[in-house]
Amino acid sequence: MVPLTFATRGIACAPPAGCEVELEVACSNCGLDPLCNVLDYAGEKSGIPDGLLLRHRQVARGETIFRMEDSFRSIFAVKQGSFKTFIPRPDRVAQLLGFHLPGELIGAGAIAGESYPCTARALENSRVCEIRLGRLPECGRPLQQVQQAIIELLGREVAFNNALIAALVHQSAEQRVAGFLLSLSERLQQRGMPWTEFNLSMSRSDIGNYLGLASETVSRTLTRFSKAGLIDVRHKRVCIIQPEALAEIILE
Amino acid sequence: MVPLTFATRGIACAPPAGCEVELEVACSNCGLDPLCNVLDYAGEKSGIPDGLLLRHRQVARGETIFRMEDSFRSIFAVKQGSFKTFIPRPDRVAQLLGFHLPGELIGAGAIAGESYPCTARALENSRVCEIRLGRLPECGRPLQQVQQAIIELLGREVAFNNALIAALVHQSAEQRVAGFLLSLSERLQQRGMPWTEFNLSMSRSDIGNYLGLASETVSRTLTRFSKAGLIDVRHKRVCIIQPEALAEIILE
DNA sequence: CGCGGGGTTGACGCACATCAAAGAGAGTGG
DNA sequence: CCACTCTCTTTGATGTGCGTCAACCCCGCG
Repeated sequence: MVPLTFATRGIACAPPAGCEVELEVACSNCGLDPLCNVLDYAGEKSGIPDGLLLRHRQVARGETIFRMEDSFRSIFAVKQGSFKTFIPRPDRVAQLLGFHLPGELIGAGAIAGESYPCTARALENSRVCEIRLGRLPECGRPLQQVQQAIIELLGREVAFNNALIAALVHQSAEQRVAGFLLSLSERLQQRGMPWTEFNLSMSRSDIGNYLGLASETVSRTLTRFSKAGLIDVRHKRVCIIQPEALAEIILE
Repeated sequence: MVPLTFATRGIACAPPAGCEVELEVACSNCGLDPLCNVLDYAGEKSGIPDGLLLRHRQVARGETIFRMEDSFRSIFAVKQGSFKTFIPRPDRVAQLLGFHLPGELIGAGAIAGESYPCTARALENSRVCEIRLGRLPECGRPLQQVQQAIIELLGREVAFNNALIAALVHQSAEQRVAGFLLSLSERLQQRGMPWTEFNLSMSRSDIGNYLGLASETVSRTLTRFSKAGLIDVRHKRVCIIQPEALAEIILE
Protein backbone atom coordinates (compact mmCIF):
# COMPACT_ATOMS: atom_id res chain seq x y z
CA MET A 1 0.00 0.00 0.00
CA VAL A 2 1.10 3.53 -0.67
CA PRO A 3 2.83 5.21 2.26
CA LEU A 4 1.37 8.36 3.69
CA THR A 5 2.89 11.36 2.13
CA PHE A 6 1.69 14.39 0.37
CA ALA A 7 3.90 16.24 -1.86
CA THR A 8 5.00 19.37 -3.33
CA ARG A 9 8.60 19.82 -4.25
CA GLY A 10 11.13 22.74 -4.19
CA ILE A 11 13.13 25.55 -5.83
CA ALA A 12 16.82 25.20 -6.58
CA CYS A 13 19.14 27.67 -4.89
CA ALA A 14 22.81 28.07 -4.20
CA PRO A 15 23.91 26.62 -0.84
CA PRO A 16 24.56 29.19 1.88
CA ALA A 17 27.94 29.95 3.36
CA GLY A 18 28.92 28.61 6.75
CA CYS A 19 25.89 26.91 8.21
CA GLU A 20 25.03 23.28 8.94
CA VAL A 21 25.15 22.21 5.32
CA GLU A 22 24.35 18.62 6.14
CA LEU A 23 20.88 19.61 7.29
CA GLU A 24 20.18 21.65 4.19
CA VAL A 25 18.94 20.13 0.98
CA ALA A 26 21.22 20.51 -2.02
CA CYS A 27 19.85 22.38 -5.01
CA SER A 28 20.22 19.31 -7.18
CA ASN A 29 17.93 17.46 -4.78
CA CYS A 30 15.37 20.23 -4.55
CA GLY A 31 11.94 19.65 -6.06
CA LEU A 32 11.96 22.96 -7.87
CA ASP A 33 15.21 22.16 -9.56
CA PRO A 34 13.53 21.41 -12.90
CA LEU A 35 11.79 24.75 -12.81
CA CYS A 36 14.98 26.52 -11.78
CA ASN A 37 16.84 24.87 -14.61
CA VAL A 38 14.28 26.02 -17.12
CA LEU A 39 14.69 29.51 -15.72
CA ASP A 40 18.45 29.14 -15.81
CA TYR A 41 18.75 30.06 -12.17
CA ALA A 42 21.44 27.51 -11.60
CA GLY A 43 24.12 30.03 -12.39
CA GLU A 44 24.18 33.11 -10.21
CA LYS A 45 21.64 35.78 -11.07
CA SER A 46 21.97 35.39 -14.82
CA GLY A 47 19.54 37.94 -16.11
CA ILE A 48 16.95 37.42 -13.43
CA PRO A 49 14.95 40.51 -12.56
CA ASP A 50 15.63 41.57 -9.02
CA GLY A 51 13.27 40.28 -6.40
CA LEU A 52 11.93 37.48 -8.56
CA LEU A 53 13.89 34.80 -6.80
CA LEU A 54 14.49 35.24 -3.09
CA ARG A 55 17.09 32.80 -1.84
CA HIS A 56 17.40 31.36 1.63
CA ARG A 57 15.08 33.56 3.52
CA GLN A 58 15.18 32.82 7.24
CA VAL A 59 11.88 31.83 8.82
CA ALA A 60 11.62 31.55 12.59
CA ARG A 61 9.78 28.73 14.34
CA GLY A 62 6.07 29.55 14.53
CA GLU A 63 6.24 32.15 11.78
CA THR A 64 3.80 31.86 8.86
CA ILE A 65 4.97 32.42 5.28
CA PHE A 66 1.45 32.85 3.96
CA ARG A 67 -2.08 32.67 5.34
CA MET A 68 -5.24 31.27 3.87
CA GLU A 69 -7.00 33.80 1.61
CA ASP A 70 -3.78 35.75 1.03
CA SER A 71 -3.61 36.46 -2.68
CA PHE A 72 -1.21 34.13 -4.47
CA ARG A 73 2.25 35.52 -5.14
CA SER A 74 4.91 32.90 -4.81
CA ILE A 75 5.77 29.27 -4.56
CA PHE A 76 8.15 28.42 -1.73
CA ALA A 77 10.69 25.64 -1.48
CA VAL A 78 11.88 24.44 1.92
CA LYS A 79 15.66 24.45 2.05
CA GLN A 80 16.07 23.70 5.72
CA GLY A 81 13.73 22.91 8.58
CA SER A 82 10.07 21.99 8.10
CA PHE A 83 6.60 23.44 7.74
CA LYS A 84 3.00 22.47 8.24
CA THR A 85 0.07 23.61 6.12
CA PHE A 86 -3.39 23.79 7.64
CA ILE A 87 -6.84 25.26 7.31
CA PRO A 88 -7.72 27.40 10.32
CA ARG A 89 -11.27 26.71 11.48
CA PRO A 90 -13.36 29.26 13.29
CA ASP A 91 -15.34 26.76 15.36
CA ARG A 92 -13.01 23.85 15.87
CA VAL A 93 -9.35 22.99 15.96
CA ALA A 94 -7.37 23.66 12.77
CA GLN A 95 -7.31 20.98 10.07
CA LEU A 96 -3.83 19.85 9.13
CA LEU A 97 -3.19 19.27 5.44
CA GLY A 98 0.44 18.24 5.33
CA PHE A 99 4.06 18.56 6.38
CA HIS A 100 6.77 19.94 4.13
CA LEU A 101 10.36 18.77 4.39
CA PRO A 102 13.53 20.16 2.80
CA GLY A 103 13.35 20.07 -0.98
CA GLU A 104 9.57 20.15 -1.05
CA LEU A 105 7.29 22.89 -2.35
CA ILE A 106 4.71 24.91 -0.48
CA GLY A 107 1.93 26.84 -2.12
CA ALA A 108 1.81 24.95 -5.42
CA GLY A 109 -1.87 24.24 -4.88
CA ALA A 110 -2.60 27.92 -5.27
CA ILE A 111 -1.15 28.25 -8.77
CA ALA A 112 -4.48 27.91 -10.51
CA GLY A 113 -6.42 30.03 -8.03
CA GLU A 114 -6.44 33.57 -6.81
CA SER A 115 -5.35 32.92 -3.24
CA TYR A 116 -3.71 30.33 -1.01
CA PRO A 117 -6.09 27.60 0.14
CA CYS A 118 -4.30 27.14 3.47
CA THR A 119 -1.85 28.66 5.94
CA ALA A 120 1.82 27.59 6.11
CA ARG A 121 3.75 27.78 9.40
CA ALA A 122 7.34 26.86 10.28
CA LEU A 123 7.65 23.97 12.74
CA GLU A 124 11.22 24.98 13.57
CA ASN A 125 13.70 27.62 12.51
CA SER A 126 13.88 27.16 8.76
CA ARG A 127 15.03 28.58 5.45
CA VAL A 128 13.06 28.86 2.23
CA CYS A 129 13.56 29.93 -1.35
CA GLU A 130 10.76 31.86 -2.98
CA ILE A 131 9.83 32.31 -6.64
CA ARG A 132 7.46 35.13 -7.51
CA LEU A 133 5.49 33.09 -9.97
CA GLY A 134 3.28 35.97 -10.99
CA ARG A 135 6.33 37.76 -12.37
CA LEU A 136 7.61 34.86 -14.43
CA PRO A 137 6.68 36.41 -17.79
CA GLU A 138 9.22 39.17 -17.06
CA CYS A 139 12.14 36.82 -17.02
CA GLY A 140 12.21 36.38 -20.78
CA ARG A 141 12.36 32.60 -20.61
CA PRO A 142 10.11 30.60 -22.92
CA LEU A 143 6.85 30.43 -21.00
CA GLN A 144 6.06 27.11 -22.62
CA GLN A 145 8.81 25.27 -20.79
CA VAL A 146 7.93 26.88 -17.50
CA GLN A 147 4.33 25.85 -17.95
CA GLN A 148 5.36 22.34 -18.82
CA ALA A 149 7.40 22.12 -15.62
CA ILE A 150 4.44 23.37 -13.61
CA ILE A 151 2.12 20.85 -15.24
CA GLU A 152 4.41 18.00 -14.29
CA LEU A 153 4.72 19.33 -10.80
CA LEU A 154 0.95 19.54 -10.38
CA GLY A 155 0.51 16.15 -12.00
CA ARG A 156 2.75 14.55 -9.39
CA GLU A 157 0.79 16.30 -6.70
CA VAL A 158 -2.49 14.94 -8.04
CA ALA A 159 -1.14 11.41 -8.33
CA PHE A 160 0.22 11.67 -4.84
CA ASN A 161 -2.98 12.88 -3.30
CA ASN A 162 -4.91 10.11 -4.97
CA ALA A 163 -2.57 7.56 -3.46
CA LEU A 164 -2.83 9.26 -0.10
CA ILE A 165 -6.61 9.21 -0.12
CA ALA A 166 -6.67 5.58 -1.09
CA ALA A 167 -4.25 4.74 1.70
CA LEU A 168 -5.65 6.86 4.51
CA VAL A 169 -9.27 5.86 4.35
CA HIS A 170 -8.80 2.15 4.94
CA GLN A 171 -5.83 1.90 7.25
CA SER A 172 -5.69 1.13 10.96
CA ALA A 173 -3.88 3.38 13.43
CA GLU A 174 -0.76 1.21 13.32
CA GLN A 175 -0.71 1.24 9.54
CA ARG A 176 -1.11 5.00 9.41
CA VAL A 177 1.67 5.71 11.87
CA ALA A 178 3.98 3.17 10.23
CA GLY A 179 3.22 4.69 6.84
CA PHE A 180 3.81 8.16 8.19
CA LEU A 181 7.24 7.27 9.56
CA LEU A 182 8.27 5.50 6.36
CA SER A 183 6.99 8.40 4.31
CA LEU A 184 9.10 10.89 6.23
CA SER A 185 12.11 8.62 5.96
CA GLU A 186 11.69 8.07 2.22
CA ARG A 187 11.20 11.74 1.53
CA LEU A 188 14.33 12.64 3.47
CA GLN A 189 16.30 9.96 1.64
CA GLN A 190 15.00 11.24 -1.68
CA ARG A 191 16.41 14.67 -0.87
CA GLY A 192 19.76 13.39 0.31
CA MET A 193 19.13 14.10 3.99
CA PRO A 194 19.82 11.75 6.92
CA TRP A 195 16.88 9.37 6.87
CA THR A 196 17.39 6.53 9.34
CA GLU A 197 17.46 8.92 12.26
CA PHE A 198 15.71 12.27 12.20
CA ASN A 199 13.58 14.76 14.10
CA LEU A 200 9.82 14.64 14.43
CA SER A 201 9.56 18.41 14.37
CA MET A 202 5.77 18.30 14.59
CA SER A 203 3.85 17.58 17.78
CA ARG A 204 1.97 14.34 18.43
CA SER A 205 -1.32 16.13 18.06
CA ASP A 206 -0.22 17.54 14.70
CA ILE A 207 0.53 14.01 13.57
CA GLY A 208 -2.78 12.82 14.95
CA ASN A 209 -4.65 15.61 13.26
CA TYR A 210 -2.95 14.83 9.96
CA LEU A 211 -3.60 11.09 10.20
CA GLY A 212 -7.09 11.37 11.64
CA LEU A 213 -6.10 9.90 15.01
CA ALA A 214 -6.12 11.13 18.59
CA SER A 215 -2.72 12.30 19.82
CA GLU A 216 -2.88 9.64 22.55
CA THR A 217 -3.23 6.96 19.92
CA VAL A 218 -0.19 8.28 18.07
CA SER A 219 1.80 8.25 21.28
CA ARG A 220 0.70 4.74 22.23
CA THR A 221 1.44 3.41 18.77
CA LEU A 222 4.93 4.91 18.77
CA THR A 223 5.79 3.36 22.13
CA ARG A 224 4.37 0.02 20.94
CA PHE A 225 6.64 0.17 17.89
CA SER A 226 9.52 1.12 20.14
CA LYS A 227 8.92 -1.78 22.54
CA ALA A 228 8.71 -4.12 19.57
CA GLY A 229 12.17 -2.90 18.51
CA LEU A 230 10.98 -1.47 15.21
CA ILE A 231 12.01 2.06 16.03
CA ASP A 232 13.64 4.05 18.77
CA VAL A 233 11.85 7.15 20.03
CA ARG A 234 13.26 9.59 22.53
CA HIS A 235 11.33 12.85 22.70
CA LYS A 236 11.29 14.25 19.19
CA ARG A 237 14.15 12.07 17.96
CA VAL A 238 13.28 8.96 15.97
CA CYS A 239 15.48 6.18 14.70
CA ILE A 240 14.04 3.72 12.19
CA ILE A 241 15.51 0.33 13.12
CA GLN A 242 13.47 -2.12 11.07
CA PRO A 243 12.01 -0.36 8.04
CA GLU A 244 11.04 -3.72 6.50
CA ALA A 245 8.93 -4.58 9.52
CA LEU A 246 7.16 -1.23 9.28
CA ALA A 247 6.53 -1.82 5.60
CA GLU A 248 5.16 -5.22 6.54
CA ILE A 249 2.62 -3.61 8.86
CA ILE A 250 1.33 -1.38 6.10
CA LEU A 251 0.72 -4.34 3.84
CA GLU A 252 -1.33 -5.88 6.64
CA MET B 1 -16.78 21.32 6.18
CA VAL B 2 -16.03 20.45 2.61
CA PRO B 3 -18.35 17.85 1.10
CA LEU B 4 -16.88 14.67 -0.25
CA THR B 5 -16.12 14.94 -3.87
CA PHE B 6 -13.15 14.54 -6.08
CA ALA B 7 -13.03 16.20 -9.30
CA THR B 8 -11.93 16.26 -12.76
CA ARG B 9 -14.05 18.03 -15.25
CA GLY B 10 -15.00 17.43 -18.90
CA ILE B 11 -14.62 18.09 -22.65
CA ALA B 12 -17.12 20.20 -24.55
CA CYS B 13 -18.89 18.45 -27.41
CA ALA B 14 -21.89 19.02 -29.60
CA PRO B 15 -25.11 17.49 -28.23
CA PRO B 16 -26.23 14.31 -30.01
CA ALA B 17 -29.36 13.97 -32.06
CA GLY B 18 -32.43 12.24 -30.69
CA CYS B 19 -31.50 10.73 -27.35
CA GLU B 20 -32.57 11.53 -23.77
CA VAL B 21 -31.08 14.98 -23.83
CA GLU B 22 -32.19 15.75 -20.28
CA LEU B 23 -29.79 13.13 -18.92
CA GLU B 24 -26.87 14.40 -20.96
CA VAL B 25 -24.72 17.29 -19.86
CA ALA B 26 -24.69 20.31 -22.17
CA CYS B 27 -21.35 21.34 -23.64
CA SER B 28 -21.54 24.68 -21.92
CA ASN B 29 -21.75 22.85 -18.59
CA CYS B 30 -18.97 20.43 -19.35
CA GLY B 31 -15.72 20.71 -17.40
CA LEU B 32 -13.59 20.57 -20.49
CA ASP B 33 -15.39 23.48 -22.05
CA PRO B 34 -12.53 25.90 -21.34
CA LEU B 35 -10.08 23.60 -23.05
CA CYS B 36 -12.46 23.04 -25.93
CA ASN B 37 -12.89 26.75 -26.33
CA VAL B 38 -9.16 27.31 -26.48
CA LEU B 39 -9.00 24.65 -29.15
CA ASP B 40 -11.95 26.21 -30.92
CA TYR B 41 -13.84 22.95 -30.94
CA ALA B 42 -17.10 24.68 -30.22
CA GLY B 43 -17.81 25.07 -33.89
CA GLU B 44 -17.96 21.87 -35.90
CA LYS B 45 -14.63 20.35 -36.85
CA SER B 46 -12.93 23.63 -37.65
CA GLY B 47 -9.50 22.57 -38.66
CA ILE B 48 -9.20 19.74 -36.17
CA PRO B 49 -7.09 16.82 -37.32
CA ASP B 50 -9.22 13.73 -37.68
CA GLY B 51 -9.31 11.42 -34.69
CA LEU B 52 -8.07 14.03 -32.26
CA LEU B 53 -11.47 14.61 -30.74
CA LEU B 54 -13.79 11.63 -30.51
CA ARG B 55 -17.29 12.71 -29.66
CA HIS B 56 -19.95 10.76 -27.87
CA ARG B 57 -18.45 7.35 -27.86
CA GLN B 58 -20.84 4.78 -26.42
CA VAL B 59 -19.54 2.84 -23.43
CA ALA B 60 -21.51 -0.14 -22.14
CA ARG B 61 -22.04 -0.81 -18.44
CA GLY B 62 -19.03 -2.66 -17.05
CA GLU B 63 -16.74 -1.65 -19.90
CA THR B 64 -13.40 -0.02 -19.06
CA ILE B 65 -12.16 2.98 -21.03
CA PHE B 66 -8.60 2.59 -19.76
CA ARG B 67 -6.73 0.34 -17.36
CA MET B 68 -4.00 1.10 -14.89
CA GLU B 69 -0.54 1.06 -16.49
CA ASP B 70 -1.98 1.71 -19.95
CA SER B 71 0.17 4.39 -21.53
CA PHE B 72 -1.48 7.79 -21.41
CA ARG B 73 -3.27 8.87 -24.57
CA SER B 74 -6.40 10.81 -23.83
CA ILE B 75 -8.48 12.67 -21.35
CA PHE B 76 -12.14 11.65 -21.27
CA ALA B 77 -15.19 13.68 -20.36
CA VAL B 78 -18.35 11.95 -19.21
CA LYS B 79 -21.30 13.17 -21.27
CA GLN B 80 -23.87 10.74 -19.98
CA GLY B 81 -23.94 8.01 -17.35
CA SER B 82 -21.23 7.56 -14.75
CA PHE B 83 -17.88 5.93 -14.10
CA LYS B 84 -15.75 4.74 -11.24
CA THR B 85 -11.97 4.87 -11.08
CA PHE B 86 -10.09 2.37 -8.97
CA ILE B 87 -6.77 0.68 -8.35
CA PRO B 88 -6.96 -3.07 -8.86
CA ARG B 89 -5.16 -4.92 -6.08
CA PRO B 90 -3.64 -8.33 -6.53
CA ASP B 91 -4.16 -9.46 -2.94
CA ARG B 92 -7.22 -7.65 -1.75
CA VAL B 93 -10.37 -6.02 -3.04
CA ALA B 94 -9.91 -3.09 -5.44
CA GLN B 95 -9.41 0.40 -3.98
CA LEU B 96 -11.95 2.91 -5.21
CA LEU B 97 -10.63 6.38 -6.02
CA GLY B 98 -13.70 8.23 -7.19
CA PHE B 99 -16.90 8.49 -9.15
CA HIS B 100 -17.27 10.58 -12.30
CA LEU B 101 -20.56 12.20 -13.24
CA PRO B 102 -21.62 13.91 -16.48
CA GLY B 103 -19.44 16.93 -17.23
CA GLU B 104 -16.47 15.62 -15.26
CA LEU B 105 -13.08 14.54 -16.53
CA ILE B 106 -11.44 11.15 -16.28
CA GLY B 107 -7.73 10.56 -16.70
CA ALA B 108 -6.50 14.09 -15.95
CA GLY B 109 -4.24 12.71 -13.23
CA ALA B 110 -2.18 10.97 -15.89
CA ILE B 111 -1.26 14.13 -17.80
CA ALA B 112 2.11 14.50 -16.16
CA GLY B 113 2.97 10.81 -16.17
CA GLU B 114 3.53 8.11 -18.70
CA SER B 115 0.55 5.94 -17.87
CA TYR B 116 -2.83 5.98 -16.16
CA PRO B 117 -2.61 5.56 -12.39
CA CYS B 118 -5.96 3.75 -12.18
CA THR B 119 -8.63 1.90 -14.13
CA ALA B 120 -11.89 3.56 -15.23
CA ARG B 121 -15.09 1.52 -15.62
CA ALA B 122 -18.61 2.52 -16.62
CA LEU B 123 -21.21 2.04 -13.87
CA GLU B 124 -24.03 2.13 -16.42
CA ASN B 125 -24.41 2.57 -20.15
CA SER B 126 -22.67 5.86 -20.80
CA ARG B 127 -21.23 8.23 -23.38
CA VAL B 128 -17.87 9.98 -23.33
CA CYS B 129 -15.92 12.51 -25.33
CA GLU B 130 -12.22 11.89 -25.75
CA ILE B 131 -9.35 14.26 -26.51
CA ARG B 132 -6.06 12.77 -27.68
CA LEU B 133 -3.94 15.05 -25.60
CA GLY B 134 -0.68 13.69 -26.93
CA ARG B 135 -1.60 14.99 -30.37
CA LEU B 136 -2.47 18.50 -29.27
CA PRO B 137 0.61 20.13 -30.83
CA GLU B 138 -0.75 19.06 -34.22
CA CYS B 139 -3.82 21.21 -33.94
CA GLY B 140 -1.99 24.44 -34.59
CA ARG B 141 -3.50 26.20 -31.59
CA PRO B 142 -1.21 28.25 -29.36
CA LEU B 143 0.19 25.66 -26.96
CA GLN B 144 0.51 28.29 -24.27
CA GLN B 145 -3.23 28.71 -23.86
CA VAL B 146 -3.79 24.98 -23.85
CA GLN B 147 -1.17 24.59 -21.16
CA GLN B 148 -2.74 27.35 -19.13
CA ALA B 149 -6.11 25.61 -19.31
CA ILE B 150 -4.51 22.35 -18.19
CA ILE B 151 -2.75 24.07 -15.30
CA GLU B 152 -6.00 25.49 -14.03
CA LEU B 153 -7.66 22.15 -14.41
CA LEU B 154 -4.97 20.40 -12.40
CA GLY B 155 -4.94 23.19 -9.86
CA ARG B 156 -8.62 22.67 -9.19
CA GLU B 157 -7.99 18.96 -8.84
CA VAL B 158 -5.24 19.54 -6.28
CA ALA B 159 -7.37 21.96 -4.27
CA PHE B 160 -10.22 19.52 -4.38
CA ASN B 161 -8.19 16.57 -3.22
CA ASN B 162 -6.79 18.57 -0.34
CA ALA B 163 -10.28 19.42 0.78
CA LEU B 164 -11.32 15.80 0.37
CA ILE B 165 -8.46 14.51 2.47
CA ALA B 166 -9.16 17.03 5.19
CA ALA B 167 -12.81 16.05 5.22
CA LEU B 168 -12.53 12.28 4.97
CA VAL B 169 -10.05 11.65 7.71
CA HIS B 170 -12.00 13.17 10.56
CA GLN B 171 -15.61 12.47 9.72
CA SER B 172 -17.98 9.92 11.21
CA ALA B 173 -19.92 7.47 9.06
CA GLU B 174 -23.00 9.71 9.09
CA GLN B 175 -20.98 12.74 8.07
CA ARG B 176 -19.30 10.87 5.23
CA VAL B 177 -22.53 9.52 3.80
CA ALA B 178 -24.29 12.88 4.17
CA GLY B 179 -21.33 14.58 2.50
CA PHE B 180 -21.32 12.01 -0.26
CA LEU B 181 -25.00 12.55 -1.05
CA LEU B 182 -24.66 16.33 -0.99
CA SER B 183 -21.56 16.13 -3.14
CA LEU B 184 -23.35 14.10 -5.80
CA SER B 185 -26.29 16.47 -5.67
CA GLU B 186 -24.15 19.59 -5.96
CA ARG B 187 -22.11 18.19 -8.79
CA LEU B 188 -25.25 17.28 -10.72
CA GLN B 189 -26.68 20.72 -10.12
CA GLN B 190 -23.45 22.32 -11.25
CA ARG B 191 -23.76 20.52 -14.59
CA GLY B 192 -27.42 21.34 -15.08
CA MET B 193 -28.66 17.82 -14.38
CA PRO B 194 -31.59 16.85 -12.14
CA TRP B 195 -30.18 17.02 -8.64
CA THR B 196 -32.89 16.60 -6.02
CA GLU B 197 -33.72 13.11 -7.24
CA PHE B 198 -31.16 10.92 -8.98
CA ASN B 199 -29.70 7.46 -9.35
CA LEU B 200 -27.05 5.93 -7.13
CA SER B 201 -25.51 4.06 -10.02
CA MET B 202 -22.79 2.59 -7.82
CA SER B 203 -23.31 -0.29 -5.40
CA ARG B 204 -23.37 0.14 -1.62
CA SER B 205 -20.01 -1.58 -1.35
CA ASP B 206 -18.53 0.80 -3.93
CA ILE B 207 -19.72 3.70 -1.80
CA GLY B 208 -18.36 2.04 1.31
CA ASN B 209 -15.03 1.37 -0.35
CA TYR B 210 -14.82 4.98 -1.49
CA LEU B 211 -15.75 6.40 1.92
CA GLY B 212 -13.76 3.90 3.95
CA LEU B 213 -16.87 2.26 5.44
CA ALA B 214 -18.36 -1.23 5.39
CA SER B 215 -21.23 -1.61 2.94
CA GLU B 216 -23.49 -2.54 5.87
CA THR B 217 -22.71 0.78 7.52
CA VAL B 218 -23.59 2.65 4.34
CA SER B 219 -26.86 0.77 4.13
CA ARG B 220 -27.71 1.37 7.78
CA THR B 221 -26.88 5.06 7.53
CA LEU B 222 -29.03 5.51 4.44
CA THR B 223 -32.04 3.89 6.10
CA ARG B 224 -31.47 5.98 9.22
CA PHE B 225 -31.50 9.15 7.08
CA SER B 226 -34.60 7.87 5.34
CA LYS B 227 -36.45 7.15 8.60
CA ALA B 228 -35.49 10.62 9.84
CA GLY B 229 -37.15 12.06 6.73
CA LEU B 230 -33.94 13.59 5.36
CA ILE B 231 -33.96 11.56 2.17
CA ASP B 232 -36.00 8.96 0.38
CA VAL B 233 -34.24 5.81 -0.80
CA ARG B 234 -35.78 3.09 -2.89
CA HIS B 235 -33.26 0.68 -4.37
CA LYS B 236 -30.88 2.84 -6.40
CA ARG B 237 -33.18 5.86 -6.51
CA VAL B 238 -32.49 8.68 -4.06
CA CYS B 239 -34.46 11.81 -3.35
CA ILE B 240 -32.86 14.52 -1.23
CA ILE B 241 -35.65 15.93 0.94
CA GLN B 242 -33.84 18.09 3.49
CA PRO B 243 -30.45 19.14 2.10
CA GLU B 244 -30.05 21.67 4.92
CA ALA B 245 -30.37 18.95 7.52
CA LEU B 246 -27.72 16.88 5.74
CA ALA B 247 -25.44 19.90 5.61
CA GLU B 248 -26.08 20.33 9.32
CA ILE B 249 -24.85 16.81 9.99
CA ILE B 250 -21.59 17.47 8.19
CA LEU B 251 -20.92 20.52 10.34
CA GLU B 252 -21.36 18.32 13.40
C1' DC C 1 -39.91 -21.77 -10.70
C1' DG C 2 -35.41 -21.81 -8.47
C1' DC C 3 -31.12 -19.53 -8.33
C1' DG C 4 -27.78 -15.79 -7.35
C1' DG C 5 -26.07 -11.26 -6.19
C1' DG C 6 -26.81 -7.14 -3.94
C1' DG C 7 -29.27 -5.02 -0.01
C1' DT C 8 -31.06 -4.96 4.71
C1' DT C 9 -31.09 -6.04 9.55
C1' DG C 10 -29.44 -7.90 13.96
C1' DA C 11 -25.88 -9.56 17.46
C1' DC C 12 -21.36 -9.15 19.03
C1' DG C 13 -16.53 -7.64 19.70
C1' DC C 14 -12.73 -4.70 19.10
C1' DA C 15 -10.05 -0.64 17.90
C1' DC C 16 -9.84 3.72 18.90
C1' DA C 17 -11.80 8.17 21.10
C1' DT C 18 -12.48 10.26 25.32
C1' DC C 19 -11.62 11.49 29.96
C1' DA C 20 -8.34 11.92 33.55
C1' DA C 21 -4.01 12.36 35.82
C1' DA C 22 0.74 12.09 36.30
C1' DG C 23 5.52 12.79 34.12
C1' DA C 24 9.01 15.29 31.42
C1' DG C 25 11.28 19.40 28.98
C1' DA C 26 11.85 24.09 27.90
C1' DG C 27 11.52 28.64 29.42
C1' DT C 28 11.33 32.23 33.02
C1' DG C 29 12.47 34.58 36.99
C1' DG C 30 14.42 34.79 41.53
C1' DC D 1 21.58 27.22 40.67
C1' DC D 2 16.97 25.95 41.87
C1' DA D 3 11.69 26.59 42.05
C1' DC D 4 7.88 27.47 39.10
C1' DT D 5 4.90 27.30 35.20
C1' DC D 6 3.33 25.91 30.73
C1' DT D 7 3.01 22.80 27.22
C1' DC D 8 3.64 18.44 25.31
C1' DT D 9 3.78 13.56 26.17
C1' DT D 10 2.77 9.34 28.27
C1' DT D 11 -0.09 5.98 30.49
C1' DG D 12 -4.36 4.08 32.40
C1' DA D 13 -9.52 3.37 32.65
C1' DT D 14 -13.79 3.52 30.36
C1' DG D 15 -17.12 4.00 26.67
C1' DT D 16 -18.73 3.59 21.85
C1' DG D 17 -18.88 3.67 16.75
C1' DC D 18 -18.30 0.81 13.39
C1' DG D 19 -16.44 -3.61 11.43
C1' DT D 20 -17.45 -8.41 11.23
C1' DC D 21 -20.26 -12.40 10.94
C1' DA D 22 -24.55 -14.32 9.88
C1' DA D 23 -29.24 -14.69 8.49
C1' DC D 24 -32.80 -13.10 5.72
C1' DC D 25 -34.95 -10.41 2.06
C1' DC D 26 -35.72 -8.56 -2.42
C1' DC D 27 -35.38 -8.38 -7.25
C1' DG D 28 -33.78 -9.85 -11.79
C1' DC D 29 -32.77 -13.60 -14.76
C1' DG D 30 -32.39 -18.03 -16.92
